[in-house]
Amino acid sequence: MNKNITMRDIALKMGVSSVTVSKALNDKDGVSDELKEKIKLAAWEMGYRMNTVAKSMREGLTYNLGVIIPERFTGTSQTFYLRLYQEIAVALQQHNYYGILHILSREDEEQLHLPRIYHEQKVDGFILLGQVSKEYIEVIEQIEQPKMFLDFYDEHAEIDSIITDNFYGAYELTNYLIRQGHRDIAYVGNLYSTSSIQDRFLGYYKSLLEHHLPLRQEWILSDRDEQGTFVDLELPSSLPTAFVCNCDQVAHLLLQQLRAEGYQVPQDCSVVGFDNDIYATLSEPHLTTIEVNINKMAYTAVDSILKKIRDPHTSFGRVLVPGNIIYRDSVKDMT
Amino acid sequence: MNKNITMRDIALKMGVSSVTVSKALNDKDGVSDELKEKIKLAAWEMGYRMNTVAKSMREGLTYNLGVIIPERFTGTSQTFYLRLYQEIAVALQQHNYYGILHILSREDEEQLHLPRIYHEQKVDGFILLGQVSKEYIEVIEQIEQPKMFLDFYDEHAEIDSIITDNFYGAYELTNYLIRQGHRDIAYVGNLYSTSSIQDRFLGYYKSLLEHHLPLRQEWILSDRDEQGTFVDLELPSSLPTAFVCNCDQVAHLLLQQLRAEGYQVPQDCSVVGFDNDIYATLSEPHLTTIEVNINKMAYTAVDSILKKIRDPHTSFGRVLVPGNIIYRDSVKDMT
DNA sequence: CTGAAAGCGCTTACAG
DNA sequence: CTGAAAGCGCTTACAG
Repeated sequence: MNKNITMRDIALKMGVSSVTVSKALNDKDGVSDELKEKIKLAAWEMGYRMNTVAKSMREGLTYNLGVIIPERFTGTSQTFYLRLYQEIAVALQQHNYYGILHILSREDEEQLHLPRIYHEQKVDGFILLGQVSKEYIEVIEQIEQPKMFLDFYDEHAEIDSIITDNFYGAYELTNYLIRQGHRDIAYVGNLYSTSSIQDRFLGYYKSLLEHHLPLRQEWILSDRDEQGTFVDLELPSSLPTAFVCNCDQVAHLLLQQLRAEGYQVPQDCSVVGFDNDIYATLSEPHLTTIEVNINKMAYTAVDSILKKIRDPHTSFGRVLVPGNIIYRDSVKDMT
Repeated sequence: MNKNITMRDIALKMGVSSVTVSKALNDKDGVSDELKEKIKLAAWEMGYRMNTVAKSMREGLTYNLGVIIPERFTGTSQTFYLRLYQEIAVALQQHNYYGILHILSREDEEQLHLPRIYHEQKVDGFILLGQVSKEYIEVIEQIEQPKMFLDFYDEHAEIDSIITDNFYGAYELTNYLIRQGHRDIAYVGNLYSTSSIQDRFLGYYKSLLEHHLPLRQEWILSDRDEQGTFVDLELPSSLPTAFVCNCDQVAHLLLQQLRAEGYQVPQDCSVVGFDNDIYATLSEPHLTTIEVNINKMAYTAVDSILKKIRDPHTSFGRVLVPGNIIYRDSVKDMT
């Protein structure tokens, strides 16, 4: 298994030209089947490995895709984006593409620095995984390569995005609580933090509206600051019978706080989460929540961006990937 | 910001040759400082982006590194390797290198297929993250490019590896239990599953030996089958006062089982874990455990493999990265 | 069915 | 200090 076997080496050995070798190895027309097989066999015997760099240079495609995750979504306990990235990597593999992960540091985001994979033309397109600042979005928009938002969107940016159906998921979940007899339902999440939290809130609100239940300001609890750092929850003086949390992690935090203050879940009040991540089953009781379809999101994102690479004029708009309710033990039936 | 600005375009505009542009942009000698600055400015104004593919082809280096993780270590609850991968990606960024993640499917591992990044010469070297079968290791050994094992080793393979100091960590943790007055200490882990579990066991055993405590077969509890799937633990009829678990996740499982059988931790018996992952603080009580220095492991791995890429004759052997004990609430002081 | 030529965008000797 | 030439390993017209 010598290193640096090229098509030329195979051509020399076989007494043909490297053009013929290229055609044979790529299964193109213009070579007899018999010769093709011979060449393939020789290539295999000689331990030939395609030099993709040369191919890339020739074609002007790197066959790499950049996946950008803001650093702040990659904390020890935040595994969601990494799992999504993993699914993306697997999906890309199947299309002969490769993912290059770029963790966008806080400084680079603040100073509006594009990642080096952009400046070095290492990739054919970008998936931006996780919400960044408006200013950074504007910089991203300037990139003339295919790009796509994943798990968030921005109404001002003309960039395709793929998100989980936050609105409908929270709506369904709140409907479920109401069907279980709940009327006093609070929402936990900072409404000004991310589009996901906002949309989940609006789904919750729609459900209230449809059932003619009032929206009470004191029952909207902020869970984090604008940087995304969790803050202590302030429980309202009069406790609702149920809390719709914007994510499982904060539901888990709420559970601990309720327990600390002497409340039992779901006996004294019910709690639902969102995401169906590790916190959902590590919480006691296990959380009723919305399972996000990570796999579908990843596949959809990869399919879309590859289509855009092939044809830059393709556009998808905002694609919603539905999740589904997982029923567990954190909701009391009040009926 | 036009696309496909090349050095030649800059050269044409500046009335110099592309050789001079290349030298200026790469800060090489042979261009006056004045001209250098002018060229850099022009490049910036024209929105020039280096075509790294061309550079790669010329130099014979891809500036990519393959990180291979066996599929079976990437389950929903297994975030450790993904986090390690993330740290590797960040470390690589700082060296102008990029990581390409390859999830090694079960079928490919079984059928001894090397990843496509190998066959397509997409990378300059490999980090194999997570133990694979002996047979697969043998195939990996055939690769003539720099390669390295991370978080496991194989005594028969002449491949450098970087591992957390499992042996010493478990040894220290067991010593601590003994200092707290424990004498009847069990170990939880399948001794034939991975080198980590085995080495942690041996560290535990060394501590027992040093304190002249007997090793009791019925106090070695298997936690998983050979494929790595967790199995139900069989508690010994006479309960020890402490359990040394090979990882936090199984400690968490054990905690649940003990609670289900009516035992209180740490009042009735103590439990320690290993890894300091998410399970350590989600368990009730929080686990005393060994924190693995993920960051240092990633940096060491990246430094080493890059040195090997520069000089293929470099070799490091087995590098142990020490962890450290995190004291929490799962151990009772019996003294 | 097969191959000579050209070119993708760089960089490294080498010559001036 | 500056540049003409060659070449990295492919593939795409094009000619035979």
